[in-house]
Amino acid sequence: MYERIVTDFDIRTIMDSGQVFRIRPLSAAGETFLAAAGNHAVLIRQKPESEDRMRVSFSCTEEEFSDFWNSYFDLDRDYEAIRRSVDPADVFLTSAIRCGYGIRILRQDLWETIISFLVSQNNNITRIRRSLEALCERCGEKISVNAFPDGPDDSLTDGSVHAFPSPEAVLEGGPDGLDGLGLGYRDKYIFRMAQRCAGQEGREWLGLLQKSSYEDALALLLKEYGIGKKVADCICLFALHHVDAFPVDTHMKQILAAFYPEGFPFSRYEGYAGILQQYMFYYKLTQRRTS
DNA sequence: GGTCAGGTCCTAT
DNA sequence: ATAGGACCTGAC
Repeated sequence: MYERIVTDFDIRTIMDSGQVFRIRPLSAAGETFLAAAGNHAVLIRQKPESEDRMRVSFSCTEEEFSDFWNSYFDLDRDYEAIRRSVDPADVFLTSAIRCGYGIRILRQDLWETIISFLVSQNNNITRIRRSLEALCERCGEKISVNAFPDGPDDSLTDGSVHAFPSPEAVLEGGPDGLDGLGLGYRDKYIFRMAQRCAGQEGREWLGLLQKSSYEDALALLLKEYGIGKKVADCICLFALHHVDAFPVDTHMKQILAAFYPEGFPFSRYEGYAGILQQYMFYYKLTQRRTS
């Protein structure tokens, strides 16, 4: 177990911010969460330490934390500086960053993120989660998760968590191997993308994407079947960490029309507008729930 | 029971 | 080049 006190971190806000689909609360009321990413998984507990600081425990060694989770949660970036840069006269954005305190833009696995956002199109978050979980259960290998020493979380040590499947594992069942996962018409996009990413050639393509600039990565992704501008931007932002990518979906369209009729001030936030997009998107979701 | 989901593809102008 | 319709499915 590794413990750390952090600012601008709230695992619940991150979980609900729409960028990731495989973090879930472990106990309904508690403050323990299970985060699965690629073939890694960890339990996370958090407790407010002060107004703006959180005590966060990870059920892994310090080594695994610094090798993987530290970067995954983007813990080396100064989000306070980003929040401070927001125009105080911008009422919507100011409200959004207050509401979304604790958000961070994750560095998710590229292949997993491509599939996740292929599934996300014209879909709702509940169903996206269900489909991805079902895909992992059917095609992904079981992985073990360390429990907390004092936790009632031992049920997870028996291998009930599944890794995100490899492209090869997705291909294994053939074209009909994805039936029954609730993917609908998206199953063909996913199957073709698995063919694209499988094998030596597929790994090289993924590697090329990793090394590409935002502009080049966008162009490469847009050539693929089932990937349009919005999904491509999500992949650039949530996996490749091009934080200037600014995905515009139905919610963002509504926000831009309602609050930025003269256009969003991209030049003021050049280089990191995608992070602000995430606060705005999350804020919109919370508003919808209560109205 | 319709409507709506973090869109994209395909076809017709 | 751009607009409009079709699309799987289930949660609400």
